[in-house]
Amino acid sequence: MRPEADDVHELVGRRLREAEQMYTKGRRELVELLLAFGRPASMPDLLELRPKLTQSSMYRNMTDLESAGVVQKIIGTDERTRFELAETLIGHHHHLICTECGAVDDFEVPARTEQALEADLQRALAGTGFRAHSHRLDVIGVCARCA
Amino acid sequence: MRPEADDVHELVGRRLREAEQMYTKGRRELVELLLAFGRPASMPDLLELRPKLTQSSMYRNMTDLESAGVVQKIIGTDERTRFELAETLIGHHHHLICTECGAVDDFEVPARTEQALEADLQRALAGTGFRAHSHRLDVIGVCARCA
DNA sequence: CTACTTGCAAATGCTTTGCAGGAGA
DNA sequence: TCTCCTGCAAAGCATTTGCAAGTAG
Repeated sequence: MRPEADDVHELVGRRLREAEQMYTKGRRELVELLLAFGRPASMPDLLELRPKLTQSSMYRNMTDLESAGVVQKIIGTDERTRFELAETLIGHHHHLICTECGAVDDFEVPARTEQALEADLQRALAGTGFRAHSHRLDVIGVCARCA
Repeated sequence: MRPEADDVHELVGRRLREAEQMYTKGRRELVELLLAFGRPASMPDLLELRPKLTQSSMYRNMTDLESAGVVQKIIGTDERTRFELAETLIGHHHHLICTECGAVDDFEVPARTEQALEADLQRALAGTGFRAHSHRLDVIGVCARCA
């Protein structure tokens, strides 16, 4: 799922409006960077692409975008947090996490697998009192570049 | 899978010896704490239980235990890293992550589900060049206590 | 005796916050 | 004008490292 930039911006604008926030230049730039990056990006990743941006504003804007449901935090195996556009924008998917370089990439599994997994999880959690909201399925290993 | 403490200590001792490291008092205490905790514990969790322990030594020992294959890092949704005994000691399982309090709990799915999942992942990754080493399946939601 | 571990303190690195100035509605 | 956003600097936190002293083998 590789959405058109224009569509994304329009949708993001709408979400921010719903959250009573503005779609400012700084926020638009973050969305563009994430869209271009194509996989979860850490703050250092983004700062390398746009050294002019201010860290604190980026963090603040990322937080705002997150609470508006536009981006989501991804936590890999190293400590730096990564961000990517929300699944409602780029589709449900999972992550390949490289233990060597820490890079995170996206991948998808067939819908059938996804459904079977959901059903199995629901069954496994019945009676635990835990209210499942979503799941996270990551594959840990070594990426093609590091192998 | 709730192993006997004695068995665990013996196995841990063996693993450390294989890694040419000693099973010192500090390391033994960490293993005991993790065993007692029963779910992934953050450093603050452990320090609360044993305020006398030194942070730096705990971190160092945890790192050593990790490279000896005795404990493994768990990364939840908040930034603090959590640790638990390796799956080779307490069995393969998954995590319930509470978005409210950050607590992480263990749960298991039927072996059949696990196998189907493995097969599906293998199929989905064929030809990507990514060398899968393990997977991570977490359920994100709200725990019984916070609900 | 020698190597490894410990404890304390200082340093790192990512992330957050305070505050004054600036831009948009 | 009033509110929200930005930039800069300082603060926070979990984690790491340097170094001298302690301890096991």
